[in-house]
Amino acid sequence: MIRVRFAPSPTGYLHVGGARTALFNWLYARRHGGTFVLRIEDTDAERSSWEMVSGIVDGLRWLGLDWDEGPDIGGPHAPYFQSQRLEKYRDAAARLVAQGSAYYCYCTPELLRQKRQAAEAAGGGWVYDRTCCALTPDDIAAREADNVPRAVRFKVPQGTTSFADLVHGPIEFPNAVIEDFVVLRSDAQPTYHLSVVVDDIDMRISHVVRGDDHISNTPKQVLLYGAFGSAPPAFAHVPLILGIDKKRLSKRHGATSVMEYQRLGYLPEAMVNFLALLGWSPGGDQELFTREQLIATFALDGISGGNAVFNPEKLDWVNQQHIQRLPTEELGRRLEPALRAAGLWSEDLLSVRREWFLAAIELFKPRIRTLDQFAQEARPLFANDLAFEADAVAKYLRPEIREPLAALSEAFAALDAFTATHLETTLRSFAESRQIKAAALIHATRVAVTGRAVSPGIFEMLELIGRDRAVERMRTAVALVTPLR
RNA sequence: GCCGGUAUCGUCUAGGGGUCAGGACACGUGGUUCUCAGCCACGGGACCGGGGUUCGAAUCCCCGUACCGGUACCA
Repeated sequence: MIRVRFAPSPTGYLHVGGARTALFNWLYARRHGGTFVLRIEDTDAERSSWEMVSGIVDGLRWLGLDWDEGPDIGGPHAPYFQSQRLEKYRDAAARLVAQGSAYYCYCTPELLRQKRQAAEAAGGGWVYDRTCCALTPDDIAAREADNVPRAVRFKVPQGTTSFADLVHGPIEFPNAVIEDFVVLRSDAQPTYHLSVVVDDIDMRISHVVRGDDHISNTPKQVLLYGAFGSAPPAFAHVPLILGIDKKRLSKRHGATSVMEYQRLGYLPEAMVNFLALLGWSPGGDQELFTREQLIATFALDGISGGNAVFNPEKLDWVNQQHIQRLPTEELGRRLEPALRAAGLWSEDLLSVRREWFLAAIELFKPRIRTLDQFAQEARPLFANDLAFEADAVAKYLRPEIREPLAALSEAFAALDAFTATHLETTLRSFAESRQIKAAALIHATRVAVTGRAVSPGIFEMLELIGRDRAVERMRTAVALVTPLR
């Protein structure tokens, strides 16, 4: 039975690295009919609440990564907040001490810091010197009598510790470089190593899929599994996501929260597709995947060993591809938030103006990379507050075009059928009769009705803008053009 | 410093003892065209370095280098 988990700390938001880790876990579980557990690692926090993890939960939900056990839905191993499981960790630490696998340490953090600094100044590394491991029963009794705060340290045995990583292969650490790490702090709070192992054992986790940065923690945890008499799970350490400068992805690289990508107009299925391919490959040449295809194809051994640079341009492309594959009607539904944000939404787009709305979407569908781009680029269709681009006006609304544009607007006004094909024949024959280039008229018309130098086909645009608005815009533009003296 | 990981076009990657080293994004050129996108065609662009094994190494081994991660009473 495959059981995996995603175990974030409640930092308030889900960053892309965490999202990908969650995705790999989720894909693995779904691929094999396993169980995906969400567990909140909040041992640091005084108190935990659903609010504190809402950023993470929102991100997971947006991406469509649903969990089978977790804080909100419960499960056989509840609770799923570590802050509500403290007794388990304290019991476990006590068991470790009782069986001789761990010992109390009365050293003050300040003393440890000094020793570490001194060792570093001498040019070497430092591991805990086992001062308290050598304490006699009398020493201990004296400290206890004085109520000296005590932490619990794991007693690392001699030898080597190894594990088979599903991504990297066998990895081995000499125990000499692993210090007697603290498992329970002097305030009785567990450290990460203890809580994660206790929970993973308790929750019957079969595969730990997590970031590469945990590789060097793993031997400590393997040792803990041994002390608890449990077989360790399988480990798969996935490489990190880097920024363009090959540094760990951070805010200065741009958006790092997945919810930011939602606001920016990315499709969750595109994000999932892109993230899946960042550090994982199905082996072939296929780049575009639906969620179902990813589930059917995913395997841990396709995860590459090296870190991957996050490439926003490729994300844009993937998003564009998913947008194009969306049925127009569905795309319309997805567009609502972006149009609302731009102040362009109205309910009748789904009722009386539905056909018009769908036609507008189809016109822009191949050329938008994000949902937000639709709101920006299709704005002249939805709103009449044209913002004229100075360059476009200077280039295309020249004095010599004033009179022809005026005449064309009247020809348009007189048209029976205001459709793209009629508009095109009208404009072209008009241009021919006047012996001016159709392109010049087209460009002038574009600027007149959109305010911009760039748009989809002008005749389709005109049809969607409609006769009244189009003619009015053209007349307004004519009035703006300096007359030919 | 020590420990660990990684190394194929700018980026994501496929492949792997004999290949024209493949694909995608990005980039360049041309075509379609009313602009921009899109689409189509074409193009430039990579096996970190040095040794070894071998008839033959980008592939296997060793060493180096670079980068990343860890080195906490953080997770």
